Amino acid sequence: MGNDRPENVAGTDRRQALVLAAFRRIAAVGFEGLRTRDVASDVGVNVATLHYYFPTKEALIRSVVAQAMLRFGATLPHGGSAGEQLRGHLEALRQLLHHDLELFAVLGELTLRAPRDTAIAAIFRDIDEPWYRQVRELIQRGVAEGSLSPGLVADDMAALVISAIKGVSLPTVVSNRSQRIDQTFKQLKRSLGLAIDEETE
Amino acid sequence: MGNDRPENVAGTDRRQALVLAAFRRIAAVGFEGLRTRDVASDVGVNVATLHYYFPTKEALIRSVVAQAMLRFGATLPHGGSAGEQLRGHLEALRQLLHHDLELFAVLGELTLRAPRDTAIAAIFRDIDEPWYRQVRELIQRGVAEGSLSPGLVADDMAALVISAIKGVSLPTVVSNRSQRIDQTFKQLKRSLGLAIDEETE
Amino acid sequence: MGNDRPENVAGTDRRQALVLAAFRRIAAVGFEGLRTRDVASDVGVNVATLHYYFPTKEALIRSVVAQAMLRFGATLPHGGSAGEQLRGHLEALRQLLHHDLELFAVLGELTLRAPRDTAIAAIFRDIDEPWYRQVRELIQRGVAEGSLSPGLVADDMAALVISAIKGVSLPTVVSNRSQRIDQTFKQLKRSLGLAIDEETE
Amino acid sequence: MGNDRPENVAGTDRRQALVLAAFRRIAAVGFEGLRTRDVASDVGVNVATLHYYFPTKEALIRSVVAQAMLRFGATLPHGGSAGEQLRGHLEALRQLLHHDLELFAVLGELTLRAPRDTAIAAIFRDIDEPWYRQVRELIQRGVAEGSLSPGLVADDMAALVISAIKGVSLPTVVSNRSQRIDQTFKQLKRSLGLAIDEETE
DNA sequence: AATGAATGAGAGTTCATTCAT
DNA sequence: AATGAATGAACTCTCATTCAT
Repeated sequence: MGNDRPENVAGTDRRQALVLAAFRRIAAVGFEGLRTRDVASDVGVNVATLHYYFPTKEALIRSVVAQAMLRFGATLPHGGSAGEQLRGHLEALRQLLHHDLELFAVLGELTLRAPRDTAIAAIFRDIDEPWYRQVRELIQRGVAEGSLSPGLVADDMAALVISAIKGVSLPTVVSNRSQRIDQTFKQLKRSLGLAIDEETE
Repeated sequence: MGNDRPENVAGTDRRQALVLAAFRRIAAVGFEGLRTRDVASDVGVNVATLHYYFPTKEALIRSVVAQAMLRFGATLPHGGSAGEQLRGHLEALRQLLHHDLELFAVLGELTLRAPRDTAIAAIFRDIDEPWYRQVRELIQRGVAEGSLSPGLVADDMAALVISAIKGVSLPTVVSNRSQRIDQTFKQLKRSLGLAIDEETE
Repeated sequence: MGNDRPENVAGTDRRQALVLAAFRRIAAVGFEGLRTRDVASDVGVNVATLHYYFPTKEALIRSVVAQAMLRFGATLPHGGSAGEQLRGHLEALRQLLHHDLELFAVLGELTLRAPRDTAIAAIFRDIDEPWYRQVRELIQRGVAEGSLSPGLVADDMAALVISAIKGVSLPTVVSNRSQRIDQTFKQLKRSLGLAIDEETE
Repeated sequence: MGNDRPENVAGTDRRQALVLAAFRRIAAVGFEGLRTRDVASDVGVNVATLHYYFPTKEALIRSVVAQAMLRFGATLPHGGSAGEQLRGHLEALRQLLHHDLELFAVLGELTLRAPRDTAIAAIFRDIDEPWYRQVRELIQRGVAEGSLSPGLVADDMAALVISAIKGVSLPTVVSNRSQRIDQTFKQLKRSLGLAIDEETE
């Protein structure tokens, strides 16, 4: 038919669309409520087509995981002084928490699934420990540089920072979620000795 | 007939056994993997027997929720000076985190389910906000009493405390979970100005 | 306990109560919706108690059948001239149709069940054929006696009478069921040559 | 691809086959005994396939109802003088009663179900009243035209005709069902003043 | 590349029936 | 005579997956 419709040109597009749809479904209804048929119909294709791109549901999920990790990894600090890096990292996360609710819903689902899914566990292992180490090192350097409060115990502080970030990222039923996020980050910065600027969403 | 327990004790026991089995299954495999047949066979009864006690799977889950909330509620502070209460609360949670892994696995599942289950959401609403207020008030009083660091911003610090606790309570794949818990609590106490004793599990 | 409550004195009462409850349930929800638990709870006893009186559900149903046939059999003609007997029979049925809706609901259910339930089929065989013969004979005698229209073909007329009675006895969704019953009987009498009096319910 | 039937014909066939199988099952074992697995296996497919075509058992039943009504509706009179129409209608029904036992078994089941199934009740309401009115009008016109007995009370006679037809259409355990059908129709025609020809099945 | 049709395995739930007490 | 507790068998319905086209 002289078909040159863009969505058919690249199978990659369709693949990507399916991953995105699955991502959104998981954010909305969790793994518990994830149905391949729904994902397919969100994209406007048949379930069989979904299985053409992803042999199994698990394969689809793995792609979703990869995507989530990619989005999350972008907030990791790089460049600048230790204090600046830490501030940048926290700020990036705070922004993400305000604007990408779906990402954290998915990350939450993945976190709970990790203990029973070795593939996800492996990914988390690759994220969690480096994240902790990086934060700890930034704190150490920041203290040494004088850009953070003197006397901070880097090990403990890093653990607190990461715990707190994980904690605020959980879905919550209280109405003032945004406020709690800002409070938590404000206090984290205060505890670290970082200047607290007027924060905006 | 020398039995001095009334006949409904058996029924109560079985009910309780089913709730406990469901609790453990949820902790192990999440809501996603919860099967009534498994719960029943864990207790050594037929599925139909489960339905004799709980008309629906949801009814069983509700009982599990109630149980989880009961266990968690027991850690809420009461009695003593503000500083002591806060320390007691944190210590109770720390102990629980070390010893009742299952409870937090279930609470995690419930947290993720809350946005799509109004019944669970209602329960969380009744827990979350009071918890925050209580912690905030304890901090305010503790600062006024002089048992906590002067200059703490109670609102923000309360938000941080709660976020951090939620964060450490999430299941984790890293091997040094115990250590992270202790680090987080140590730092929390330090930030609050509470004395840090030698902590043991 | 010096128990002398009448309902416990005679198991017959309880049996009877169960049969009646089953009867009503069948009238209301058909065999399709008949549940032993409902019948038992209508009478205020445990299902196990029902099974004490009736070993199986089928046994209970058979008792219901017997009861229904008893009620129906009471309308069969006896005594008087042929014309009077026929009129009496029709009038008894007409009255019953107006006042004992439940009976005909149950008879309808039984009629449909008969082809696949030999026990019920046997009972119907014992009712149907004699009924037909009796009506036919009454018509023959009535014509001979001059109390019915001359020239009636007794075989055919008997078949019509019985068909018509069965037909009106079926449950109907039209609002004017009562009217249809009276019309049918009026026409039946007219066709038979019986006087039509002012009929009342 | 040389296939000149569009691809959905297969689907339509299977749908139709399922409806027919359900129709037969209901005729044989009633709603009480209707099992989706049986219907599916009658057609030689998996139960899941049945659910592919009919989301629920009720949806399947509704299709059966529609089919039954279609078959029945085909007997309604149309064309010719009043007397001829009436005779044609009666004759069509008589033939159907002799040859389509299943249809009347299903109609019987539906009749009993109507009081507790609003969807079926609605359909019957649309059939019953028009049927009565049409028969009554034919009788009126027939009397006026002189093709029926003078002096017939159209209201009552119509009620009798319909009752009698419903009555003979019920399943019966007597061996001489065919005979009773013919007798009933013969007498109906006689009462109406229609000529009685030699009737054959 | 895409689909309609089909399926096996299993899910939650129901129900007549049994049994110890 | 009566019951609470328990069960096996069966039911409708769901879902990831397959396959011919």
